[in-house]
Amino acid sequence: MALPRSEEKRIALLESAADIMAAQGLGASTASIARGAGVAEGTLFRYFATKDVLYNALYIHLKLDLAAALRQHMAAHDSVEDQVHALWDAYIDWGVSNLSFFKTLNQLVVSDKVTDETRCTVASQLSDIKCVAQACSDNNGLSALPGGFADAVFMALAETTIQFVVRDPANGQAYKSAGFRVFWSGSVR
Amino acid sequence: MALPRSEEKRIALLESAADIMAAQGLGASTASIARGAGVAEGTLFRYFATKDVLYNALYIHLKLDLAAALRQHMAAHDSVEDQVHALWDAYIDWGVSNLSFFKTLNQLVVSDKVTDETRCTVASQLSDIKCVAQACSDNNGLSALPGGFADAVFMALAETTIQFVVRDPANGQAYKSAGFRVFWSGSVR
DNA sequence: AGTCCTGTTGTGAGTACTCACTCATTAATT
DNA sequence: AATTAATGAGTGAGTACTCACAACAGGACT
Repeated sequence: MALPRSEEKRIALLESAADIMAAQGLGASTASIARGAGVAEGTLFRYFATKDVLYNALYIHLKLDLAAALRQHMAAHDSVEDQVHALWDAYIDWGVSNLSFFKTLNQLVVSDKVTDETRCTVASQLSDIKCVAQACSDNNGLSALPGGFADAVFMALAETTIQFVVRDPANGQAYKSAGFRVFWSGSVR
Repeated sequence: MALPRSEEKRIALLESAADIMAAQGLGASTASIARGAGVAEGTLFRYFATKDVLYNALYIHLKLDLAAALRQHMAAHDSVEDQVHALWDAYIDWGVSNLSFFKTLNQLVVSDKVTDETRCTVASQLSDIKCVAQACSDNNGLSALPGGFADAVFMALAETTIQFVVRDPANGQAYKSAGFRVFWSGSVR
């Protein structure tokens, strides 16, 4: 072996993809993604055999980045409410300060380019966070509903909240606590 | 004048566009949309000069269809809560029974293909419905927040609820009322 | 009625362009 | 020198959009 394939370039490509897809949608061209990463278009295809492979790698990269941010703020709390609230704040903060990651991730989540296999792989690596979500679900009125509804409501409210915090940062804290109140006092029975 | 340009074909094109875009995204080809409407590709461009014109016409068509559905269920109610609840149910029902309309509309709403002018035009035709939304906003804890947050929360929750009702119709009613409870008891102070 | 005339709609092969992806060549490292 | 990474013009498929022509519906005149 002569040259090692550089992890740096891989990451530069992923972050360029996130930035450009946030602005132009998932249809952003591979040419512009490569240019944004400062490499030739052919190089992109050395790291990701097809664009679909890139989509899936990007989904994993973004989810793990989010998970790392959440874990930093998952100290033990007295009540379930405090714990979920900490998760909420961490999630909103991540979205606001990594806006293009957040936007692109939201597009990938609803895209059929990301395979079920990829989703499963990621989910299994996030089991510790799912744990907290489960504790929350078990303690509120949504637990009676088939799986995932509480999660989905959490995500939907967070997405909306992040949009408003970004659009009007002066009221950021107000949106953040209002959003959490809707989720919490709305779902606790 | 010889042949009147048929309103039927215009509508067939719009509905075909909604169906195909719901499945394939806004990038669906004009060729497939025309085929779905049973006309030649050139015909599409007689009715809509460019694809962007089609996007805007489709946005208007879908919004007005939704508004018509909502108006049918806007009888006067005793309390603001009942009124908003009726609006909620009507919205969920429309989304569930016009799923491709709903999906495509959600894509158009966040797309930059739809001009601000189009959005304004539609908004002015929906002033009566906005009225109820306003009454709701004035009566709950979100009214203190800068405009649109309560609306956005309503829409986000409705979108999530519709997804779950469609995925698991047996529990449809449960999702529907749980979703409303999150919105209402979460936002009333 | 029948037949031309006129103006409009409907058509689909054709055009210019963009895209994801390839591959012969060059650059870099051991 | 040997081996592999990096490059970017090139390829074929697919895109939105065009245009010369065919199909058609009236009105006017035998």
